Amino acid sequence: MLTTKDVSPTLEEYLEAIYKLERKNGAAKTSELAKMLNVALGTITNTIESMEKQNLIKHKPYKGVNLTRKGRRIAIDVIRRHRLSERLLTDILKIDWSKAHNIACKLEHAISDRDIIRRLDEVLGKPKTCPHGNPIPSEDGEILEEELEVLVDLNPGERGVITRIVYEDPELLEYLASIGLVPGVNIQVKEKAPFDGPITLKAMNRSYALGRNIASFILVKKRHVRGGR
Amino acid sequence: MLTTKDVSPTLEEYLEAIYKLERKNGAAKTSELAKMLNVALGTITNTIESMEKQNLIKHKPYKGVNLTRKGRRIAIDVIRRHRLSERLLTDILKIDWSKAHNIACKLEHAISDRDIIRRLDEVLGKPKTCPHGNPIPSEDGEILEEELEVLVDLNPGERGVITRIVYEDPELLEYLASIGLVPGVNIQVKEKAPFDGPITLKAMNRSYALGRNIASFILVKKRHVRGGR
DNA sequence: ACTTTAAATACGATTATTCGTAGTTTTTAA
DNA sequence: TTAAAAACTACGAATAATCGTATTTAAAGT
Ligand SMILES: [Mn+2]
Ligand SMILES: [Mn+2]
Ligand SMILES: [Mn+2]
Ligand SMILES: [Mn+2]
Repeated sequence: MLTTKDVSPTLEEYLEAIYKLERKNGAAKTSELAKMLNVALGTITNTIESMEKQNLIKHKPYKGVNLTRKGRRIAIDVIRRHRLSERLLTDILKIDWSKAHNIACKLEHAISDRDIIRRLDEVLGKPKTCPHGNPIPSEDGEILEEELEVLVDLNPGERGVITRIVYEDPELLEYLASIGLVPGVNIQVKEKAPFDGPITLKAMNRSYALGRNIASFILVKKRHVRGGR
Repeated sequence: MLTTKDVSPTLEEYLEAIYKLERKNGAAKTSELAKMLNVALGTITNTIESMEKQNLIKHKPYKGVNLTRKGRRIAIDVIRRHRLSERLLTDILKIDWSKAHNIACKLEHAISDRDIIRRLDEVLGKPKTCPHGNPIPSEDGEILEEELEVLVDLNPGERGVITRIVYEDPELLEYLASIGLVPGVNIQVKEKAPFDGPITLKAMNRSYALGRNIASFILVKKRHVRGGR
């Protein structure tokens, strides 16, 4: 067997962050990493250098870093552990979904043992997504990234189902839960105010106005109306 | 509120170990700590020094270390988290009791959040002991250490119930489970061979011969026979 | 009391992770 | 094309945790 072995919790966090930024922007800039990981820029430079030596990433100065095959394999493994941990917290321990993410971020490093992950997966009923709708990679590293639209990009009139919350910030999650905008809910965009103004949408017979910022963290599966193109 | 805050996982492990050695021998010698924590002696000296500065322990050179009130409070908290983690692993995830201890030793540092511990406690049905029979401290730091006898100290003829396995080594636990000597089982000592020879005992209509070493890790609750003194 | 042994400490050194400031390089905007 | 802004790197330094090899000190045995 190969890979997955012996990366410190810190490096696991780095890999996780790089994976996400790479998905979104094609590469992870050091400044973005610094923000996401809450450390000083110099720290990123240092760690990045050591990670490159370990063949976990490839760094092109001023362009950002990308995962190597080895780095990606570990990153996906961490994400699997993270999302299964979140399920454990919400489904079994009944912890609020807004708190689950941060706790899982610590748990994920404690449950590296293959057997536990498998048992966890089974006990939870082999869930496909985390409580926030994000996909759980399979044991052998497959991750199904569905084709989804960012809510903020939908035009007035278009319908969809809320599917993923990609920014798992406690306050945002708490807010969304409080107003009922959670995965599974059908919505229709009514209006987009100009000058980066709010998006108005309808869901569950109610009307909602969301800032574009928030709407950019929500992914929806578009629903094509009967007879629509 | 006081205490419990912000000790590194490493120090939590130290405190846990010191608590156990203190229970057993009145104080924790640096050499015992080195063995128990699997680090070099010099490392212990260093860490001990820093822990004393943080008011977690009191060190009398050549006599050993003892916990301060603050140190004890944290140690007990760690033990609570450890034992609840073990229950989670065995009761919910159906992990073997021989593997639970080592995994819990990592988990315990990841679930420091008060809420989770409380939820865990509730979901598990507020268990009184870990899967190996050792008591789980209460939320406010009470720990009920029952009066028990070490199996190796029982004399031929005496009866008891296996109650705690205090040395939670995977191989020992696997062995005990394989022969069925687990907490709750009634036993009677039949014979103690001289020259530190094995102890013979009867349980579940079978006969067992245990080395004194093993028998010293098993605590039993003595059962007084009808009419016995 | 003297010697041997065991326990503990001192010391020098390494690795991982982090910080902050100062200096470069690239990008952007004029 | 040049100046300003933003992004990045270099460097010096700190802390926690660890090691291994002396050296010192206490305890035990003769
Ligand atoms: Mn994480
Ligand atoms: Mn999630
Ligand atoms: Mn532990
Ligand atoms: Mn236990």
